[in-house]
Amino acid sequence: MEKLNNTLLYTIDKCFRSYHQFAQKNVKQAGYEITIDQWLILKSIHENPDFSQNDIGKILFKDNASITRIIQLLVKAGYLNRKEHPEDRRRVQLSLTPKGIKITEEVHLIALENRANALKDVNPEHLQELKQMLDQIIKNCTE
Amino acid sequence: MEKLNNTLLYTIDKCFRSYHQFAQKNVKQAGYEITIDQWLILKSIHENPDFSQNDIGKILFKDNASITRIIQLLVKAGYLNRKEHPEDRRRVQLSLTPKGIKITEEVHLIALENRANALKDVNPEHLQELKQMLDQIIKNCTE
DNA sequence: GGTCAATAGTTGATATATCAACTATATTTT
DNA sequence: AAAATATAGTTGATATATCAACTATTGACC
Repeated sequence: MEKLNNTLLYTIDKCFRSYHQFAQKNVKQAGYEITIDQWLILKSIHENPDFSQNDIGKILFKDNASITRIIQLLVKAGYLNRKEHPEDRRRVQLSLTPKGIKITEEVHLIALENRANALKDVNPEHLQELKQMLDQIIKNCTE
Repeated sequence: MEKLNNTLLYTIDKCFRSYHQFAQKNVKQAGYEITIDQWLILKSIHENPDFSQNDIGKILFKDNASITRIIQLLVKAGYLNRKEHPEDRRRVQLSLTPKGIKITEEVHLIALENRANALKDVNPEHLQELKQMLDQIIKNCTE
């Protein structure tokens, strides 16, 4: 049987895990009490103030149930406001609190450092190719 | 603020999720009652019969606590045997049952198909580069 | 206008991830 | 050999992932 470490899923999996752990550790060490997943949700709302939970789920590739629960924690932590959407009562309208904006932007700086460190000695010309290949794989897996 | 979809973690995250969901769906549709994570553990033991739980955790980049719990399910499902290690009573000795060997090998075939489909239209010459970049990122994040 | 289907989100059950605290055993040190 | 340290694994608490069943609301169709 073919060896584990030859399979692509294995390498992507490991890369994702190591990067995620690395990023989370650095956020924590900088003194922030937030998970990467929570931050990604805040960031997506910050960039797209009209987003529904559904929209967030789509761009982050998360299940709606996960979004619901993470958002509950973000509201509880004082980073996010939830209210009924004025035009569609099925939806909720999300907005960052000042505290939420602050942590989103501050953690973003750490995220930039993380990326720079993670990409050390990676040929920047190849980076675009890397992204294209990953996007092609995403496309193949979701069509 | 820089857009979400420019960040590398985001693309790797999304690629991992889409591939994982795609792979899991295909395993399920083929009629197998096993998760990808469980299969990866079976596969690592199949390839390395002397592995400790610790060893498995290291190559799969999983926490020992996760390994313990997944292995509990694998034993319960009849795929795996656990007994005390003859030379070190702290360790457990793991071995696949015939049923475990069967599913490991059968799901492997699906995994090969999954990979082929995921890599459709990805230049095979670039594939080696992709793996090298991912390995470099792993290295940067774990040193 | 009433019925049916689609959409937005929630909740329950179970699997996995993470960290910290813990037990048991083995190894090292002195 | 006793004490200190290291290693292997477990358990509790909490966060996230996944799927299915569910409620509420909106939109489409007739």
